[in-house]
Amino acid sequence: MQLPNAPPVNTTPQAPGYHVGESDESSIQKHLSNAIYEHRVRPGTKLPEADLCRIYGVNRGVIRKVLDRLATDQLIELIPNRGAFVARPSVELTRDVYALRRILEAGVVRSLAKAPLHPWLKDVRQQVGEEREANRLGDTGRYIRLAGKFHLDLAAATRNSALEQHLRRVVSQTSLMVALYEVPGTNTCSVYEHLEILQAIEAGDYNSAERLMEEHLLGCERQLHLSDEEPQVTDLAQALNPVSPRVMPSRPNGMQIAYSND
Amino acid sequence: MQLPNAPPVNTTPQAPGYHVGESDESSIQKHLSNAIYEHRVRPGTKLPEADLCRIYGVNRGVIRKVLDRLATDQLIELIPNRGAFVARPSVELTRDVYALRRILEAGVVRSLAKAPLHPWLKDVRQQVGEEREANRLGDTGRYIRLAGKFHLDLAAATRNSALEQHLRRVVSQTSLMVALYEVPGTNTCSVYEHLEILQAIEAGDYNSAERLMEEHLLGCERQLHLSDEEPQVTDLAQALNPVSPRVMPSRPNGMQIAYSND
DNA sequence: GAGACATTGATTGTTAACAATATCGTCAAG
DNA sequence: CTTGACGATATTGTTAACAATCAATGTCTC
Repeated sequence: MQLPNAPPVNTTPQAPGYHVGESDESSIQKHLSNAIYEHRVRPGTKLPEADLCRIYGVNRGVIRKVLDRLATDQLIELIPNRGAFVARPSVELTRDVYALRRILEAGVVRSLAKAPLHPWLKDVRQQVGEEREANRLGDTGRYIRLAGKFHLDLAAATRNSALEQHLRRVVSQTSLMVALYEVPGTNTCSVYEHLEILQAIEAGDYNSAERLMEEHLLGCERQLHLSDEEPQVTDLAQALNPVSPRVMPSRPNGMQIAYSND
Repeated sequence: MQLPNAPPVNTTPQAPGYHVGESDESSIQKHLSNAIYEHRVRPGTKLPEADLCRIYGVNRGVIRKVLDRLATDQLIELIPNRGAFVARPSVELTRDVYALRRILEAGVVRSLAKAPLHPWLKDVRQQVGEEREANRLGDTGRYIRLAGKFHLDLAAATRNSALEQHLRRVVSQTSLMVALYEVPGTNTCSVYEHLEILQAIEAGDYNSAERLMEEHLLGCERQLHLSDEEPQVTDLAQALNPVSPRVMPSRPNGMQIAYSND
């Protein structure tokens, strides 16, 4: 570890301190998973067992189990004798997962066509409003959370727990891919498109809703920089490179990355 | 454990002995997963850690990790301080998973419409032949394996690893559901329907293929006994019940079940 | 000064002992 | 004869110590 006093992961929103309350293995998993989901830990970041033990106040066995589960979800990569790193999914996998997500979410819309439909609509509509608000205010974490929640709420509305569960995994994975491949200026998930989809559903026009959903997800994928080259860009490499005057929104303290710290 | 000399699980096809070769955690997971998939261990069967340790010649840590992974796939249920049991998915979950599977496999067919298509067709066609043969000979294990492999081969042909991986989990789960809810006389996956689907794909008629696939899966689900009542039937309960003269094909040595051994 | 090599420290992987809990059998009371 | 409590045994859950591996530093030679 390079900075002995500061923990290399700042998974807790504001406090850099240790000992997050409520620490059984499933809550730790959610917490870590959310940290990756909301881009608070970047792809490639190492997650040392000892640090996680201190942060969550548990022993290594618990952390080990959590890391193993996150690895099966492909949110982290477990390299033997080296440790756990936030995953850096390949361009190919990214395309595959987006294609899978289109399949699943088109299925969600079709399922909604058969479902009773009404009671959840109001809440979703309100959340789309909050989402737009968070986007306007530049509250990135909240925006990412709400944007994803829109898709998961639709899945939940199908009342198909298996569908919901699989989509949850896929959505988490795509969020990681956004963190890795987004070009910084753009907004990943247009709030307006969410509104369009919702309106089509409310109007009972599920064919349009399905088409809008697929186009929406295609649009999200197209906003990424998936041009086969340079999947290896790291924080430090960019920081040391005087070229590429990209806007770098909200990178509080540069986290160490797995490779190229020389 | 009820029978001290015989291990309560016979996951090895013929030998009741211990120490299956090649025992790292992923191969153990596959082996156990296959045993469930091929209905060699029935829903509700307890899987004691100590027995698995003896069978695979590893220590409890390894087995524990494998069991945890199987539990996240919902192939087994992990009850605190009680142990691991082959899962007994509810009727509701069964319906959900079949619905999810229709969504995924319809997506597979649509993906194939965009793919290059040719080289794998021959192998699949041959396997459908083997499948029919296994079915004719009554080789249940082989038949189940090949019937599932048809669906997974189509998924593999899409070259979308994420889609393939998610479908693999869903197919495993449905096989467990078949074990739990099948009415013994019927054949779960009609070989003829597989042939029809394949022919439609070969003809380039993907719309028909998609429809045939959905109908095929609907048919599979309809063959199950999902009538809300009596999801709790156990081997012993049936054995002690003088009513219900169902044909019970191939139950070599009655495995102990989780509940009701009194 | 550059590169190869060995040593040191830190981190991950494995194992076994210990603790907690549930199950089963026994026995006594109703 | 049934019901409930108690104790013994077996099984799961947890922890800490030990082993193995890797990264980093320093030294030596060319």
